[in-house]
Amino acid sequence: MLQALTLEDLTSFCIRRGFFFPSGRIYGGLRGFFDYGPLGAELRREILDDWWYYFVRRREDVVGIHGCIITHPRTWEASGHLESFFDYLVTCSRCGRDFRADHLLEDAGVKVVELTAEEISRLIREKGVRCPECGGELSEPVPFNLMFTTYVGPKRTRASEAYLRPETAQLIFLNFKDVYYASRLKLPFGIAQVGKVFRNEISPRNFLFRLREFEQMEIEYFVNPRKMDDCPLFKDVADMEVQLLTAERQEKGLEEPLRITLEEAWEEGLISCKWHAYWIGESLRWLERIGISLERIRVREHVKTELAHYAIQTFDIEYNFPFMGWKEIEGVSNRGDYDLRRHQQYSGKDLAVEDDGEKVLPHVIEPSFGLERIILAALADAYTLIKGRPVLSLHPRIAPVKVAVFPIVNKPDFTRKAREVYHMVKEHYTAIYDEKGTIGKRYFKADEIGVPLAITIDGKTLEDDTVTVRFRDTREQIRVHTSQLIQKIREILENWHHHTTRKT
RNA sequence: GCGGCCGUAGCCUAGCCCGGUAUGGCGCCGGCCCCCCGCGCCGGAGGACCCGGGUUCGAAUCCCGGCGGCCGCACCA
Repeated sequence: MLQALTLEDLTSFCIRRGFFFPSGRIYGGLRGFFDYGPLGAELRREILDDWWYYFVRRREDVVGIHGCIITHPRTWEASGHLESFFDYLVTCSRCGRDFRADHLLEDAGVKVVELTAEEISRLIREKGVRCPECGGELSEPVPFNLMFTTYVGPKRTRASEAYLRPETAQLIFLNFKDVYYASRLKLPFGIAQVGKVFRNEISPRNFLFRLREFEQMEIEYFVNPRKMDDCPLFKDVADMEVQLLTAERQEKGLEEPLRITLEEAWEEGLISCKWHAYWIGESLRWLERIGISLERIRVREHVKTELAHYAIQTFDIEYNFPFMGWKEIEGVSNRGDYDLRRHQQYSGKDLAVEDDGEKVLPHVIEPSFGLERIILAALADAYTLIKGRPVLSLHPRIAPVKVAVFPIVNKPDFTRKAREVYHMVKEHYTAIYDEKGTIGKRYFKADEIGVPLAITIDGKTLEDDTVTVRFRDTREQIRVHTSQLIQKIREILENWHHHTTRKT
């Protein structure tokens, strides 16, 4: 492990090798926005594709949708985002700190429910609320909203205001009834979606960790509220041992998670229902599948104060980053029937569905992955030093480049053959070709960007048409005849655990 | 958003605090070596120093503003 790996090192590495670039960099960059470079774009696709395969295509009970980014404004009234996203900020005139006006008023014993700026201003004066840090005087409240506003149509009027979605989930709820009829699925079933979301964060930071534009991969899994513990799939994950940090332990000041199987956790009532436990398990299995070490993953329950307005119970799936400790990369929430109930209320449409002869408004379990955070965790997890040099030990399933092809020397006989092999491989796998510098340097450069296999054309190739195949993590080599090369690569990549030094 | 530190070629870095047109490394380009694991040999191209303004005969170097980065505070539905 590279202990010295800092976020700055990783950021610089990602820019240097073309995973990510600060967006609008030639103009100085835009805070909270990053563009994917060539390697990042490939990495993103691999992760996205595998997620979609694992959670949608492979399953019989989940279908996908792809919703709009600009959404009907009423959506966010119903979801509660306008309310709870629209807050007032007051600034201390002495020390300059910002505070949420509603928090200060609540501390002062005021019951805060949808106040206007004038009311907040009046209450602050009446109650004599001052800066909790230094006692300084507070500014007039300034509204801020975490949603990006835009205007639909030619006029910028209040009526034409719309928002860029701050979460993909709502599009699933809006389409719930249509999907239900069109797909002819019965409860329990899930709707998955991948897409961009936008949050006008006050202070984006930490490279990919807090962005203003990012991508979510989400499932809303709908269950009959009376059958939340009726989960026939539970056996798939029951024996998985997880590191579980409950709200209760946190409230006692304990940082050490329990090591417990999901079945035990459910039996002890630590998880809201069996379906909730199941989706925690499935999530972890997928993270492991793309190569993230479960040793560095824990499942932390939200304590009451951090629970979202819609949630019955939420678990953060956290990764232990070497440079910033435990941070959320995914959330698995029990949203109850909050969203469907609210949309039913605001739209006047009946969103209940049939199950066993009764009409029910389903409850929802929501696994919600932040793509960029998954990528950050995958990169941090894969970044290792092997014999003193950086190697990105990405699982071949997500590695942006699968194969590198080199001529042993930069001579026409070798380069001609090497390019021939390169083009043959490229038909099947993402591949790069390199003839510059020494063979050692080329191996190391390929290792650095996580290429699992390197193929070299040498003197022997010209005699018998065999090439060497070198393994990234062990540096071992085998010889393969070019006629069997593609098949051999497939075999190796599909059984990668035999060829890696990684414990996972 | 506030405070501290910072912003030099694709990347890292010296110089900046004692103002006078910029140091080194990596990478890159060309050539030599049938070179299997990053220090091989020869040659070469890249920067007016984040942007804008000011002070000055003259600024990367001082001052102001903006943008961006890191750390801390706040925020993180």
